[in-house]
Amino acid sequence: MAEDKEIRYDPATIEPKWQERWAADPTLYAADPVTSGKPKYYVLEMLPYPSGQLHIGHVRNYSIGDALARHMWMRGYNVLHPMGWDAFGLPAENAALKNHTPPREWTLSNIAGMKRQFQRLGMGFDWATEVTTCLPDYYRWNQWFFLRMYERGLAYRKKSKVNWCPECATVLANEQVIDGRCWRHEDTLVEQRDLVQWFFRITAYAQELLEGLDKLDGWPEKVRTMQRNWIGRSAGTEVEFGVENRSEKIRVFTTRVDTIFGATSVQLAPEHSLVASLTAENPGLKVQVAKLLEEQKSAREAGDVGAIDKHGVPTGHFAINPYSGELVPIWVANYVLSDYGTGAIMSVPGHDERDFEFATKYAIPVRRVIAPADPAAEEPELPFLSEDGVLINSGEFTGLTCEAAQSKLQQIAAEKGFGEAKVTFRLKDWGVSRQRYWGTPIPMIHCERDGIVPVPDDQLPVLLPAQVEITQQGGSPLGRVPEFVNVACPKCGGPARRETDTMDTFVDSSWYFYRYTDAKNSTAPFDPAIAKYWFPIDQYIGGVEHAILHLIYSRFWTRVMRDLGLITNDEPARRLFTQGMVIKDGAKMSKSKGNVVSPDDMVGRYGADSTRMYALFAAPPDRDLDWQEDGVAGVSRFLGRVYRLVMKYAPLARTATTAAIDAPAGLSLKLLRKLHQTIAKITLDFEGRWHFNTCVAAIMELVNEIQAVDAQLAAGEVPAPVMRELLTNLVLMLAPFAPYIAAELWEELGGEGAVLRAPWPISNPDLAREDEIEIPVQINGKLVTVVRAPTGSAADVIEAAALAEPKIQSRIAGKMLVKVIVVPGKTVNLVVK
RNA sequence: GCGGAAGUGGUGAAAUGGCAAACACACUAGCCUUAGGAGCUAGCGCCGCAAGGCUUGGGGGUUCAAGUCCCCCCUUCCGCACCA
Repeated sequence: MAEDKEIRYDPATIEPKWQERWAADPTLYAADPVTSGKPKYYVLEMLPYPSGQLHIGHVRNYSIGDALARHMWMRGYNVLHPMGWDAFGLPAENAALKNHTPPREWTLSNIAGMKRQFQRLGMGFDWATEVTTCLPDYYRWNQWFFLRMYERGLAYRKKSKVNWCPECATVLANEQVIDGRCWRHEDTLVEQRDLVQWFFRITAYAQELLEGLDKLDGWPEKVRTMQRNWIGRSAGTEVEFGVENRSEKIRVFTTRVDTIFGATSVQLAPEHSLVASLTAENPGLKVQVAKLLEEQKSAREAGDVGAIDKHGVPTGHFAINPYSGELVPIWVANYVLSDYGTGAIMSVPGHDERDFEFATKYAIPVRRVIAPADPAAEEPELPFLSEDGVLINSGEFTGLTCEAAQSKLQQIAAEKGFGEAKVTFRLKDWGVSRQRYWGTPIPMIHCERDGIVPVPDDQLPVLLPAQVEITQQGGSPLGRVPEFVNVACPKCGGPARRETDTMDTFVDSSWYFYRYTDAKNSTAPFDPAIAKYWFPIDQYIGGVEHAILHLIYSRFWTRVMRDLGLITNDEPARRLFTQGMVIKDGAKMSKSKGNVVSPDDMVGRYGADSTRMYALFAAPPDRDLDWQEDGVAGVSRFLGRVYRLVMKYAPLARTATTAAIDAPAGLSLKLLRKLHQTIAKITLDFEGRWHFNTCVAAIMELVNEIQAVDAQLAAGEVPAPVMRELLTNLVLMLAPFAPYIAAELWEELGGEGAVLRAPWPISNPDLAREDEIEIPVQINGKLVTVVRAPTGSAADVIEAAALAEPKIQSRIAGKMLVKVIVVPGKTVNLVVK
């Protein structure tokens, strides 16, 4: 190809040129109005935190979403593909401490830089709908929602034990505590503090959030399972035990009320409200209980509550079994959790593993009250855990099955008023107060006279004060700004104080995707009619690390908005895709390991197209991807081949009219066949399988096949219309993956308008069909040879061809042909003996 | 312990019950030369000169046919975990 030498693929020239042209056309990536007759498609990637730099994982995430968005545009959909910034949060305050830059400036300048990176990568976002969560025109609606939730009792204040990260100097939600440590500081143990905090009543939606998961069949099973576990529904019974010689009662929660005749003790959590009074007259006991509490706390901090050594102390008091009247000792035990169920359990050592272990240790009686359903079965060893059994030693309930006993016992408890059927959730209300500066101010006022008074709607937004000294001392930074704190009570006009806590940043990301649909609305969070058109999101794409936090909060928020009458959908996203991580040398990238790949560096050396396309080519999108720079270079070389090929034959292709090609044959047919097979494959993949790595491979195969016959092409063996068909479709298929080179070559081929809005090619099945195929021939399931037969040949024709093969003949000679299996188009298998 | 995913060449991987290793990377040999982060040709799972044989973590099974479906086991990763 000596004559090709002057044609060189130079992304450093092509890409900035197109970037400039695209920037000059704000309508290019804009969605049509809701009145457009086109079907809608809302594709969304999770918005980034503006840390200052896009990392390579972002490049992968957004390359997937952008390829899909571009494909859907080409398919003629009305596509919404927006982008924004999850811009509140602690790092801005840390940067402020370190560099004395105000959080707002730091954040906005990071956003500007990352936006440039997005644009350099050629991501097709509609920047006209950009959402920046730290700006008042966004966060005022957080406040507005807060007020609506307050009105409905969904936002409330309570004093509670909260998770406190000393490093963040703030409260963490349960979801932000991982193994007893802060989600942002893996070396920092989370402390428990008593604080009055604002909560969102997510538990009011626990059942609905759980049930909704069954219908989310477009979500990965893994995410649904994680959410199910997190919500942790458990159906059982609450039963009240009396306390001997006292008026107090102890409520226990159990899933196995059928075993209650086997309860030989009642165990209280060290923090149970009754513990203080039961130990009041016994100082020695108090000390022991304190020790149990300490053990529980340190186990929690070590992140290994499950491995705690079971300890307990008897209180000397007795509980009264409400069914049998039996007196059983009341203990305090370190393995009973105060924040699950009622903080008290009945201990049934005969039929519960933990209770058995505990009872064995302290010589508490073990009693068998359940026998296997099958009377012939051997007497099982204790603890016998199966629920497939019948009650024994259980008074009037003896003989009932476990299941029947549970409902009977529940019924009696309800009738007599000492218990009821009860569903318990592991999910807790969402603590949203943060003692930080860089977040949405909670729109509440504390008045000496009127108590808690919501900020009236017409006084929103409650603006974050600009000048705040950020320090590491505890307490809310806003508390140190008198102009902010001191305010007149909206009710009485008297002196009052503003709430100085700000909202958890997960509030911001719980509803941002609705704002995209109507981002400039200054009188409402969004127009319900527009949201109704776009929602639910058709495809949401992000990392699996958000499986619990963001994805459960936003499902909750969607239901709250639905109940406020703002939207009609129950779920925010129909389909969710969680892409794999990008790793390097088999390990997660981190600065300390020095294996961080910089997107800027990649784009600088190989161009955006090569970087993006490699991110899609190196692995299927749902799997972890080990970044190998040689691979990027390889993709870059491939794009160079495409570039030279198209540039070389574009002049010929341009001479063709758009008239249809009639009856192609020979080489033309061969190439067109490959083309149409490739179109079919890629189109199918976009419809759900999403193996973009094999899509890129298919394009490579097509290019390889065309290139292999370069000499014949150069000799003019393939006419201009065929060349035109080949090259334009090649460029169209490349467009979702490598938008710059596609735009450049589209123009070179004389394509009309933007390649992004050119129609996606349609595979012609007649052209794609091979007229002769190879069929493997097996003997007893082992491959022996391959025969060629015309496509669609009948089974007997294929069988005859197979039997005619000399290789087959010689192998079956003298043997008995038991059976011949012919799967037309697939295989022939001869079973011989 | 419970739940989920995965295990295929030197590497990333492909194969939706029907020819295992497509497409790339790396490597080897050669060509070209305006010496380029270039291009072209050929080779590249393992054993074997070859003919041929063997090969998808291990074991069993279903099937005419299994990387793919079923059962058991091993390993790795992820999530949850005294949740009563």
